[in-house]
Amino acid sequence: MTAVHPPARAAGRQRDAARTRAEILKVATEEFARQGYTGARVDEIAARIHTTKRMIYYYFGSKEQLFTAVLEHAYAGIRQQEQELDVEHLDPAAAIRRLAELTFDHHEAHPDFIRLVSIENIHEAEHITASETIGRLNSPAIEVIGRILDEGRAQGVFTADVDAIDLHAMISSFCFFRVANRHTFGALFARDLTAADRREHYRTMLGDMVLGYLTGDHAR
Amino acid sequence: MTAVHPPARAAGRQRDAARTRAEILKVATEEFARQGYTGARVDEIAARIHTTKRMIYYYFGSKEQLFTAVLEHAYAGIRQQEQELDVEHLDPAAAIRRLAELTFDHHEAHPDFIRLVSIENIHEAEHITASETIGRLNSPAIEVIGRILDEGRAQGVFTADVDAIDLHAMISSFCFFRVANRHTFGALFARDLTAADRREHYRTMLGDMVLGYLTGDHAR
DNA sequence: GCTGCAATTAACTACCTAGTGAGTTAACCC
DNA sequence: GGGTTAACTCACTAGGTAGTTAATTGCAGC
Repeated sequence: MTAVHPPARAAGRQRDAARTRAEILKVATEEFARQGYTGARVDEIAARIHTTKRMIYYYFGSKEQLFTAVLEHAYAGIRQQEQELDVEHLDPAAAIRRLAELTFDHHEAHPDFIRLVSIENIHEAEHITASETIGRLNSPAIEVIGRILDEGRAQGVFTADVDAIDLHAMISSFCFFRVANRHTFGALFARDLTAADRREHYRTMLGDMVLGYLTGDHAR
Repeated sequence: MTAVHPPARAAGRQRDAARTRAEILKVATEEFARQGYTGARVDEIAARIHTTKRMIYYYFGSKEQLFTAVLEHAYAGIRQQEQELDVEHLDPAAAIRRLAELTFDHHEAHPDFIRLVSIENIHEAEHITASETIGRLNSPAIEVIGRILDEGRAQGVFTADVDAIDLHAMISSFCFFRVANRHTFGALFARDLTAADRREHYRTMLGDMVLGYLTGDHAR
């Protein structure tokens, strides 16, 4: 019990640039996701990790640059997950269903990411447009979808005339809406789109919808 | 040119409670939609219609109550449009397609409504949950969809096992995403989901998707 | 053990922002 | 034409808010 022991949370945190930066980014992600860009408070982010506001400006420069860094980090996460896609050994229909389910699972597991994207759209994507790292790499998922579509059409099982980007939009819209709009939808229609006991229902519904579209009779 | 004429914009606006209230609501809708709840400024709303901030508090009580009033007004608009639905004279497939297209058209025509709903979801629907007028009436669209689904199943053309609320979610998700997420989607995939020359493409895609799902082979 | 610098702290500024107190004026009624 | 009151104006407050200035401290390399 001597003064030699570094107290658990002594006056002054230990110096660790990487950790401080990472903590700021993590808490900023939560704050921006919960409160929106304008609603998030730089002071509050600093307080939550027991550092000072000055450190945020030291590492990120401004509130706006911090938000951009948060977005870049969030998008890097989904890109990495997409890179691990391994569905092309399946037949086209099963591959598309599996791929749609991966988007479904990702969106469900990352509600903060969904919120950040919603917020960024309110701001008309000005931050990711300005970002150098986000726009550069295209989504690996698009390439995969494109190859599956080609294969499905070659086999004659897919009849719809879509490209990979539009099909990706279709899949995303269902997965995104279910998470992003669950609050207003629940309030208006008394149905919880993210209830655990309805999860499989919606996951199946998504696959049926996409395959129903791809294999449907388009002369209706 | 005598003093008898009321000057167009004299010192002091002419007294008209209904007009002042309506103007506040209209401009508040725009400001909240563009800037978000926290980002919108009460002073700015007042300045844009040449009244004072004090009047906003006189008529609406607080910033939060003003936002709630804005949401109530916006939802009243879509409810009214839904009440004019007249698709039940069509055969079930055509009726569903038409109904989906009406949602498509409404969302496209009212981007501010979409933004407000996105913002309200960031705030976890706290305002519409507290509102007495919004939750009360259920959407007329749900009733209509329910009847069309029954008829389609009776005729044997619809094979999917969905209820009206889930089908409404499916339709809304596509229409909502296309408008709400157009900025980030455009930035990431270089595709403008709301480009005028692709409008018909997406409108058709929506109908094909919903009917593909409803009439599809669900044993895949 | 000393030095140079990255990392951290604390105190501060200038402006913004929701909300209010209290008085003023135009319209309407009789 | 005088009284009543809803509609409106103006000046103000108290606390927040992003961003800054400048001093200090711990650590790595010597």
